[in-house]
Amino acid sequence: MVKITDVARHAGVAPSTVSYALSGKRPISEETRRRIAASIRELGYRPHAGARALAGSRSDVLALVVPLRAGVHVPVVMQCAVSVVTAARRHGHDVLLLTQEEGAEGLRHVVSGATALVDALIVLDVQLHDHRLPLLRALDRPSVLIGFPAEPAGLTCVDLDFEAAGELCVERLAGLGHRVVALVGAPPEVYARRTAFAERVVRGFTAAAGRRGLVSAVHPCEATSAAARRVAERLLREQPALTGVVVHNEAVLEPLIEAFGQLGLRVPGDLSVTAICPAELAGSLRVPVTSVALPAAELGERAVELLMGKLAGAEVPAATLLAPHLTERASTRPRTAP
Amino acid sequence: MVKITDVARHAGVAPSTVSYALSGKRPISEETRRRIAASIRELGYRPHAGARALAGSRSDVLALVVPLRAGVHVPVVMQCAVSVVTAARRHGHDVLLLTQEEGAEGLRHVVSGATALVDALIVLDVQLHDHRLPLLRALDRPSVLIGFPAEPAGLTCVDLDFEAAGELCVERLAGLGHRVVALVGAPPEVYARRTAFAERVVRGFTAAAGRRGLVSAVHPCEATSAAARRVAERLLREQPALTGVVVHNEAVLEPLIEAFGQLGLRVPGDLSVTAICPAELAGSLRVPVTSVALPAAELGERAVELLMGKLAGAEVPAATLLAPHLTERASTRPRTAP
DNA sequence: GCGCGACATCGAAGCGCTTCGACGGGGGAA
DNA sequence: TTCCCCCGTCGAAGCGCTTCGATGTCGCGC
Repeated sequence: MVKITDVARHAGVAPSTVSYALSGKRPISEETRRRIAASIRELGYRPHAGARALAGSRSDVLALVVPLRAGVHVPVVMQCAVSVVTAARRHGHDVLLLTQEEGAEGLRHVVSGATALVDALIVLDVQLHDHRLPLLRALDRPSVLIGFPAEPAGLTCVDLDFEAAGELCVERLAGLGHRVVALVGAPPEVYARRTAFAERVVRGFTAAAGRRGLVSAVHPCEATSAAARRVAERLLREQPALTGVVVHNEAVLEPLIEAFGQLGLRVPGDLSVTAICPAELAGSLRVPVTSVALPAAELGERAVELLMGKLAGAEVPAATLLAPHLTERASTRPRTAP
Repeated sequence: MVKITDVARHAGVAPSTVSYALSGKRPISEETRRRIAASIRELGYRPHAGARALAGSRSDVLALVVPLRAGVHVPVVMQCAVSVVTAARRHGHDVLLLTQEEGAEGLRHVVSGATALVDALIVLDVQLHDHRLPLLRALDRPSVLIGFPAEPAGLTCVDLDFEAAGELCVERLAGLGHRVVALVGAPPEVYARRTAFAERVVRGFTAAAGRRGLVSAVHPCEATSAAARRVAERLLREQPALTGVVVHNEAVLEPLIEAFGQLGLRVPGDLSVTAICPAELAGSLRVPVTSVALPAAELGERAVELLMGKLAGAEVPAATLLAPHLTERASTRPRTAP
């Protein structure tokens, strides 16, 4: 294994000079820097991560905590994870994956456990009252949450503004003249454990519907087509005047529209549908769906940027709420006269 | 930060004794071991991963290389990744996530780059002629592939026996009397880049069909319901006598069955369907599908076990092919008389 | 009763890197 | 010309852990 002393010898400088040339923490003459760079390339030198962590008390590794609970839509999480890895790599960081089936124990492990294994952490799928929050707050390492808990004080969070997204969907439908609307939401267990983003959508949906004087209802829905069908039937039965639907559940978006079709309701002819979901999903359906984009990749990137800011000692905004953007597609249409 | 010397002092022993008590590499008296354990707990000591890696030349971190190419079914990959993390953790290892959008560069990075950052690696989604193989072979670190390349010599691989799985599906249909069958496979790009498991299914399917003297056809299919519909229509047109379908494409399994339904073909009444996919998927559809289980979680676990074996210096089998198991569900039925 | 081996433990030497204080030499100010 | 300062570089001291050889202490056999 080629080490820093080898490089130093080869370049005719001291090891410390190589180190400074690499880190840029002290000025090094252009000439020397070039010689060192050449030696590094020639010898194929790669710093030893462990040694670096030991001496410098930073590992350039960050932890990504992915709970993978039931009911979460895997591709969204994955997309987010991938963008975190990519962004982290751009900043010279690697990513340690924690799935935290083991509860807070896993967190504790990486944090105090394999301490210094990670410099910082990114936490996905935050609950309103997440039991990991106290740990995170007590930590000496910076962290960024993707998602907002009920009490975000002292934490750095980033997320789509789901409440505004919910409102936006309703506003759009209301603007088109729809008077009776429904929200088809996440699976019941997601609400049961009080997942922040799910509740926020409901709140936004309800608030906007109230403000606009619409008749509205909320239906959780499991992530199966059978459940979608059941919800569709129920909707029809309980709200015969229904003309607007907001879907916040990637897995059932398509089955739901299919189910409506089979029940004789055409989209957008009889029913206008808006969704909160990844743009690719909305755009790829047979009836492209008017949707508020769920910017999974951007969230991951933002989280990394914030984290890098914190690691660099900068002040970063405690809350980053991405404004929702609604893209008009083929699933919405003005309400035809009653 | 509490370090090993603190523990040693607190327990009244030498640091080396603590180290040996922890690693078990030298005998330590029961009494001392207990005292040390107590001190560790009391002080909340956690070994510093970097220091350990530096001194011991092992980091207890393994890399998980997840390419995330277009056309792969994300939940399956994710399930596999999660089981790798869980299993690794059971063995005291952490997992570094590489998405390798950056090509072989990422691999090189972790391997020689942040050297010693990982002890070993697990590689997902192997192509028949994977450009990472030479790197992997040249590596001084053990690795396990999930999937088989064309030339697996010198590598350790584990996978479902997809060829046998393809055969099994056909055999089942043939056994039920079906004479005209089709395979609805992965998206075209998956074949284009010569993904091992996809080709193997085709080979098994074709071989078994030939052996049984069936009329057969293979149709790649993109992962959208629109594509599923198109394939269904095409199937009907080109093979009007079709009564058996094998689906090897998680994303279109359900849409395909729906499409058949809309074309007037009932499953299993008119068409028997078998699939190669995760058991949960097959079981959760409206018509539960007879399927060969894709044991994503087991694959991840096996890979970790093999890797741990190699790290421990044991001889492990170079090739582990999991035998396919077909579970009978509601989507198959004997062919009704012609 | 003495010696020897086995067992349990200690001490010290690194692992490869970063960082701090020191140092030499060249340029600007006086 | 002299002094000072600063730029660029060096040397050495660790970071926390593992590991190797050494040491002390029993208990046993002859």
